[in-house]
Amino acid sequence: MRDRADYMLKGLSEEELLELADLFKMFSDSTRIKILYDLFDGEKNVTEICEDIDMNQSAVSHQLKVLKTAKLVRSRREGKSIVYALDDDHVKTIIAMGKEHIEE
Amino acid sequence: MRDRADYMLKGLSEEELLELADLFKMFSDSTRIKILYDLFDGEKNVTEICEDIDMNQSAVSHQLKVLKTAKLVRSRREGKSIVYALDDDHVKTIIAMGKEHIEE
DNA sequence: TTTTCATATGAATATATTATCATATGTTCA
DNA sequence: TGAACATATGATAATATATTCATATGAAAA
Repeated sequence: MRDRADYMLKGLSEEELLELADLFKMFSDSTRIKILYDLFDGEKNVTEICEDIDMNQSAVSHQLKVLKTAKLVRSRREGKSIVYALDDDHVKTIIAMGKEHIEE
Repeated sequence: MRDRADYMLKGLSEEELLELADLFKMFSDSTRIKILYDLFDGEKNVTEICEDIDMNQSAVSHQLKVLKTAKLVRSRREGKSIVYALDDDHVKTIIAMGKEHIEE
């Protein structure tokens, strides 16, 4: 076994690689990626998201919480509903990268 | 529920989103991302990879198979050993995107 | 202030994923 | 040919993850 320094040589520590894996995990579930992609249009409330991606409210709420914990979306109350939006400029870039990949 | 066309409006079909999720899944596991990152250096055989990332041979072989099925790595025999290499130009780009993200 | 609407949450279940162990396969070299 | 080496693979067990169901919470409107 080599040590931690090996990772550093190329610029990423082991810890950072784990962080990266966690980031990509956010995009690796079909419900979550649909939610993120749905929010490309701009802010939407939970009901709208559910309709757009055809998933039930509870499942969507659970995943929104996961995405929020990962700081990829933010939310605010607006009257009776809660509106969500992308909270990270990289989301679109990362999905775009993946898009380029699968389109070849 | 809306239909498939909604996804198309923004350029990705539901099917493509599922493909994307599968792609990101490859980067979402710590063992796999370590393997991919290890291969940034160039070709390596299985034993070297195991040493570099400190995982046992069987686990590494299993994940190499997953990565190969996803066409992210390729392999060839070289004497007694099998050498693996990145098989996709996008791997580095995608990881680089993620890197930018976590570095902020 | 009670009812209704919108969302969140906990628990349970179902499913997927990963690592490990034992062993098989295939190659080289004595 | 057989021993040693390198890798792959199948089965199992451990763990993680997602969905569903029931219900709680909180805001608005009657």
